[in-house]
Amino acid sequence: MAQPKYRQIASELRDQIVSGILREGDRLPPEPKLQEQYAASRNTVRDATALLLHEGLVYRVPGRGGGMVVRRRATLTFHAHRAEMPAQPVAETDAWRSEVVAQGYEASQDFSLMIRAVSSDLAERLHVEPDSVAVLRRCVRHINGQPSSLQDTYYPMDLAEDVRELLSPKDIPQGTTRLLAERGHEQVAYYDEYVSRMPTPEETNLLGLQPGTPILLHIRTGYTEHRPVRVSFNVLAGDRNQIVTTHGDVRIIAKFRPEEAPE
Amino acid sequence: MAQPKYRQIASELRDQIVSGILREGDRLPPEPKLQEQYAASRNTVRDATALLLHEGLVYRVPGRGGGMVVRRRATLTFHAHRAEMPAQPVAETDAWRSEVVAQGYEASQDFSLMIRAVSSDLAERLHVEPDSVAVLRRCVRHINGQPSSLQDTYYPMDLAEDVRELLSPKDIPQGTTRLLAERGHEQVAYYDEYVSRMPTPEETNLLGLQPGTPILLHIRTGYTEHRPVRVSFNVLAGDRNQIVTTHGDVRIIAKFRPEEAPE
DNA sequence: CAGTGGTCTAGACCACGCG
DNA sequence: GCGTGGTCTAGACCACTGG
Repeated sequence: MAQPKYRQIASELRDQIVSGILREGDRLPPEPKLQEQYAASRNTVRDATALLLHEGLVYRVPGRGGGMVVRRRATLTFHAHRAEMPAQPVAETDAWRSEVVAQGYEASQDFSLMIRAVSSDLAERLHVEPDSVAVLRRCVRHINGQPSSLQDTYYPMDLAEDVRELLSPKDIPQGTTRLLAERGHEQVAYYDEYVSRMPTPEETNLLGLQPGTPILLHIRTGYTEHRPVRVSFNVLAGDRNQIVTTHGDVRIIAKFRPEEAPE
Repeated sequence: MAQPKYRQIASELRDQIVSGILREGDRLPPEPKLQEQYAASRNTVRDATALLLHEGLVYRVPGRGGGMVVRRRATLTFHAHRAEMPAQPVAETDAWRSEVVAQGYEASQDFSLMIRAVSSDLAERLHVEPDSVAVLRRCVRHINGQPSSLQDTYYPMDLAEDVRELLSPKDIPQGTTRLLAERGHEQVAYYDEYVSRMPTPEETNLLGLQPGTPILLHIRTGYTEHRPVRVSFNVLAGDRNQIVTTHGDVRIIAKFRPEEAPE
C-alpha cells in the first residue's frame, strides 16, 4: 500500500469537500456507512476523519441527528489600524462593536480586571522590571453569543496610578487609547507582532474552539513619545477572524476597496 | 470518569512539558512504558499523545532511537514593514536574506514563474477581470536547508508586459518593488491581511510541516497612486515564523527595541 | 537484532439527543 | 428508542533505524 488506507479515505472525502460536492453544513456519511464503503474497521475510518478534523475541514457532532459536518468559513475582519491610529478620534471598543455590526453580527463583551506580576516576555515589551506588577484588563468578545476573541491588555502600574480609570473593572466609554491621549499619554507608535499557533487548553475552553482550529495572536505594543505604555495580546479564533491593516495612503486603497473608506 | 483517561494522560504529560520537567528535544516515555504507567491500552496512549501532537507540543520520530520529542520553539522574525515601505531603498529579497542571516541562520530561495488565470479572490484584490491572466512568481524560502515559507506574488499581465523582467523566472537583484518603482510604478500604499489556518496537504508537503503546525498567511496588496499592482500570498510555517510591523514613529520604538533601528 | 512508532482489525460499552 | 459519535480494550503485522 503506497498510501495508507486511512489517508486514502481522507483524500476522497477531502476532495468532495474542496470540490464542492459536499457543501458547508453538509454531513459526511456516518461511520458505519464509511466502514462499508471502504471495507475498513471503525478505527481506520476514525483515523481518516480525524485528519479532516485536524485540517479544520469538519467538526463532529455527537448524538442522534449529529454527524460530521463540513465547517463554514465565515470570517470577521478586524481592522487593527482603524481604531488606534494616532490622531484617529475613534474609541477602539466602539470601533470593534461597530465593525461587527457592520458585518451583520451581534456583538457583546465581558470585561474583567486583574493585577498581575509581569512575566519576562511582558517586562521586555513594557520595558519595566520583571518583578513589578501591571494592570491587566481582559476583554472577552462574543459574536452572536459565541466567544470569538480574547484581548488582554497590560498597563504599567505607575501609569494606572496616574490614570485611575484604568483600575476600574468597567468598559471605558471613549476607549482607553483616547482616555490615555486626553491625559497626556498619546500613543504615537505601535509595534505589532503576528503569530499563528495551536491553542492552549485554556484558550480552547475560553473561545469554545473545535479541534483543528488554530489561534491568530496579535501582540501590539503602544508607545508614547517617551516610552511603551501598554501591551495587548489579542487572541483570535482562527476560523472566525482575520486582521487587516494598511500602510501608506488609505485614500488610494479606498478607491478600490470602498469598505476601507475612512468614516 | 469525569475526564476521559486519554485526556488525563495528556494533561500529565503536558504539565511536564510546560512546567519544564521535560525540555525541548527531550523524549517522552515510549508507548509501552506509558501503557504500564497508566494501565491503558496502546490505542488510549496514542489518543493521549495525539492530543499533544496536534497541540504542536511534540512530534513523533519512528524507528529505533526515535520516540516522541518535545518541539522547540525557535521562530524567525519577519519584518513586513522593512523592505517594502515607500521610500525605503532596500530590496525585499535581500532584506529577507539579511534578516535570516542576522538571526543566525542560513538562507536560500527557489524561484519559479507561472502564468495563471486569476481566481475570483485574486481578481477582486487586483481589480482585474476574473477571466484574465496574471503572472505568478513563486518563491520557496529555505532556512538551514529546511523549507520555511512560501511566497506567491501575482502581477496583472499588462504590467508584466510593461516591465518585462517580471516574466523572467529568475531572482530580480534589486527586488521587484524597487524595479517597479524605477519603471514608474511606485507602490505608495499597502493592504495587509493576516489569517491563521491549518495547512492544506499541498502546503504540508511544500513546507515539510509536522502535524499540529498551523499556517500564518499574510496577504499583501500593493497600490501605486493609480491602482493595485500586485498581490503577495505569504505562507509561513507557524512554528518557525512570526511577522512584525510598525506604525508611526519607528525611532521611538528603536529606543526600546534596538533591533528595530532603521539600517 | 531489537525497540520505536505506523497501521489495522474486531470487538465492547457509553453519552448524547432527535424523533 | 435508536442512531450518532466518544472512549477503550486486546491483539496483530509492518517499516524504519540505531546499536
